[in-house]
Amino acid sequence: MTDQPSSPASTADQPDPGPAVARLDTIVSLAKRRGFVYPSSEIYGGINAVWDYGPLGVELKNNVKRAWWRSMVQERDDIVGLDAGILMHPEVWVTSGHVGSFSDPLVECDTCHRRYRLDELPGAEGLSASQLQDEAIVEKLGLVCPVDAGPLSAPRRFNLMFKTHMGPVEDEGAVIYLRPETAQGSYVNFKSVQQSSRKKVPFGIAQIGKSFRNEISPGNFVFRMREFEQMEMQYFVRPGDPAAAAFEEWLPARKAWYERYGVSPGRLRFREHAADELAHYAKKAIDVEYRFPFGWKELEGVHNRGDFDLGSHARASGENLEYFDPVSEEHFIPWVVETAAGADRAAFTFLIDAYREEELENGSRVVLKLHPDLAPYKVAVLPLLKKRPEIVELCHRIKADLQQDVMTVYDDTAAIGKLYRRQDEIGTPWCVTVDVDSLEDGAVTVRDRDSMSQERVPFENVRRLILDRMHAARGA
RNA sequence: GCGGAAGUGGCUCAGUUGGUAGAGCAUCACCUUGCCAAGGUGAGGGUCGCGGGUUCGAGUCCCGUCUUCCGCUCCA
Repeated sequence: MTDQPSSPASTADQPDPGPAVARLDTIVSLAKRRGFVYPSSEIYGGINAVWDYGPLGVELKNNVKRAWWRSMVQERDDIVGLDAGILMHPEVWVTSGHVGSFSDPLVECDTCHRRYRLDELPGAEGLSASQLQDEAIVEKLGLVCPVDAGPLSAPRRFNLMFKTHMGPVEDEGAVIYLRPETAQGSYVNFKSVQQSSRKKVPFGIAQIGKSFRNEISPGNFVFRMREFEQMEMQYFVRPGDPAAAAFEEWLPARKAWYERYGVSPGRLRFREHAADELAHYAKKAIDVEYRFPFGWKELEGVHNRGDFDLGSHARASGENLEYFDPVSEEHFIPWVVETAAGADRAAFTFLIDAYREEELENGSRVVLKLHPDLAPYKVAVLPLLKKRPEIVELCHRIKADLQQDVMTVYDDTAAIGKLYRRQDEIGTPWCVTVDVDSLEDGAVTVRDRDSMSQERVPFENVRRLILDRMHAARGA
């Protein structure tokens, strides 16, 4: 697919667009072949829009989440973590607006197959809940397709929330939802978190966790799944201008985070939501977009949610969710600036962006230039020849030492060149090779994935060297 | 959900007008080499997405179903 950017974002005035965009099927093949991502339940024919992470994929994704947590929580004093339940009181979703706007009654044009929210069609504004569910409402009001005046179907409810039952009895009263976003957990716990952590506004609550949406059209590999993992941070600030200022600070910070971990700057851009596409909760929304093989798509959203969330929950629950500012001695409901990222999408992005096919002097190689913090394995320990038991034994000693701190792998099932290529293909930044000389001088070869350069190092210094390199790569 | 295309070993594919499955890569073993893959010998692995039908016989035809990809909606 030769997808061109839909705006001139990556022309001369923009930073390096990076190497050629990898094809999606290439990435999917690599992911399956090397154990990053598999289709879920494949032996039964698969299940739509769910993917499983294999041995390398779970390392990559965990590393992505760890890197996010590091920048959000560990390296900051004003953000704390939270892990709320996937199941929440059903009223949460009524208050949040998800029961209403996530279960839109949709009608479809029989001729052009476009779909519309029934209550947004000309002539159908302000319908009651019962009218919206009326099978015959389209005929009664004489509604037609606004584009080509074609006949419209009866309204169908597309509920984007998964339902299940709380308790052993499956009656209607026991219906609860799988959360479609993690953010609500941070809002309903706002007061508890603020009091127990003794944070003062502005402060944030960070959360990583699974969310579930019955998407109408999932697809593009792990880009849009029905079960996915979010990395969301809710920043609570003074209403009005301070919130707007916080929004302007977070936006470039979030883009910079992807760049810090290696994403090509020229493949990142911002896109502001127009007034008519804003979600029901948002005052302002700007996406960080990435140029995927299938076009520019949202990576992460930064939203100014105003006091919609805390205000709504305060009204609906009767709980006072105001914050008392000890400096100004004012009571107010904080506004929320949210950064909402997808862990799967981020891992996918890092994977795509790291993928290279390089031509070498004699041959070529596939290499994942993953940031060392994200790479599944940090080090591979390899014997130049495995016939000498002392060499294999030294390899295992070095590996055991490295394993104390980082993911390390040993491999001796091929010639050294092939062993290097294998590690290149899964993004291992460093290879440690033990040869005959090592038995004499106690030194081993450390080979760098990106430069393919080598240096001799006393084997007892290897761990220190790797940790120093990782520290340097982090830019700390 | 609707329209279009596809679904053969881990990956990429071939399979001729229906006769009962093959290649390359990958994997494993041994040999060779011994610091940057594809050298040699051999091995494992497929009830051809699943279910049903037509037929003496189906990967090859028909129906259903699931999944994937491309267009219409939504968003991390």
